[in-house]
Amino acid sequence: MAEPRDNQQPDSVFTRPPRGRRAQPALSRERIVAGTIALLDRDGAPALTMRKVAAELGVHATSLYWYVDRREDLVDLALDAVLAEAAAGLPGPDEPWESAVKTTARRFYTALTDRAWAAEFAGVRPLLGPNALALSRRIIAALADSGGGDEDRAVAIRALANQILGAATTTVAMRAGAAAARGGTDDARAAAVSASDALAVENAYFDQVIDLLLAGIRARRAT
Amino acid sequence: MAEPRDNQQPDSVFTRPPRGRRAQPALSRERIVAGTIALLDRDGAPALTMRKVAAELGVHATSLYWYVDRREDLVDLALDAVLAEAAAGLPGPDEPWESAVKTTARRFYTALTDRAWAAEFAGVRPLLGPNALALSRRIIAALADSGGGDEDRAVAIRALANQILGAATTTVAMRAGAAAARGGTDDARAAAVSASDALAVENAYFDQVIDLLLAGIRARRAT
DNA sequence: ACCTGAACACCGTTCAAGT
DNA sequence: ACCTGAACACCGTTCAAGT
Repeated sequence: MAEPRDNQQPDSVFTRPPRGRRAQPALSRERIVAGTIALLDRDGAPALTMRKVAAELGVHATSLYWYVDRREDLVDLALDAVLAEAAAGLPGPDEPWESAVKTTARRFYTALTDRAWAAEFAGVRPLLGPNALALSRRIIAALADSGGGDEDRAVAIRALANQILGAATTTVAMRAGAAAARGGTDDARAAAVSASDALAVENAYFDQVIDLLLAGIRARRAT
Repeated sequence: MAEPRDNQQPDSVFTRPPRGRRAQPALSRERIVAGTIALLDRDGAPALTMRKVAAELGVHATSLYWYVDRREDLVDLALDAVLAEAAAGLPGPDEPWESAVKTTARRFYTALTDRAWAAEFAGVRPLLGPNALALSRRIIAALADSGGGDEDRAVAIRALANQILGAATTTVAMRAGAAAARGGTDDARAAAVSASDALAVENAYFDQVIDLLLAGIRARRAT
């Protein structure tokens, strides 16, 4: 845990701010988001407090308010940052619509379940950041090629969004429940094996659930 | 806001505790749950603090710990209490499986969205109370009649659970967003009309989304 | 412009003490 | 058995002040 730094550099042209303005702000939104994610990865969702994020950055809690308005902003920024990878490698526009839906949904779900805190916060904060929007839009674009009327597509979009969010939320809840039930009573090797098995099972379930929705969409289109 | 009561009744046989034991405990789990729900209905999810629940009941915050272990227990108890109505009037065993799924899912969803705090907490606490289990089991029982293999049914169960939770969560989030966007700029009559319209639209969407899943289940069974 | 420091009005939870 | 009261170790956020 870093102490608020005490600025004891020797006085010289190089350290002195180059006019009225400070040379480099100690903080920035990016640094704050990075610190927030580091804290969340290490200590989990309940550890997200203004004071702890500030400590992570060697700064006072009140300094954060220069860059964000409230604690919730940190949550929203961290969540969207974590969705950046998922939004980076989206299927191209020539991808058939069904596989585009599948891989985009899976990427979204994986980003949320990779870090437990992401799924926990996603259930509590609406996902409105640019990366969340990019993911949503890719799914919407794919459904545009799915046939059916506007109404059908609007329903399908909601169904997929609900499914992704619901699946991510219940997956991390079940993991937490399983971990609590296990207690401390298992050796590391067995735990690692069963964890990777469990992950494969979870992912298979997610894919099948999405397939079920796609089957429904196809069936609807046929009638 | 009730003050902790100051016990100034006249001394008599009727007021005096009838031996070592107290006549009637001032508190009980039921009273605590009722107070919690009253508070949540009035002031919303962020108002749920041990101190405020205690004030609601005219008691000190620390007294609650005789009946519950932690704040989360209040959340779990309040959530399950709110699901009691929904679990009370479930479709009978002779109901055709598709309509049993539809009405049970709808009851579950409605219970969660009727009070915003219920959906908010449902996204954050696993629903493991007796009433939540009764609702889940009714859906599971219905799916037993849906045909298909065990694996298909397990997938369908997850899909429905994810859908209910996801739909409830996003519905209340959208309502909150819409309310924030409106600000204070609308008269009460117009607001009431548009709120009831919006509710009808929401419910129609939910029903259609469930229908989409059911179409998927049917299609799967056919192949 | 950017950060500190003090302060306000809260939190959940523990534990010893009363009755 | 059941409730109080004091206490501990926190919270988010505001605002004036420093540089």
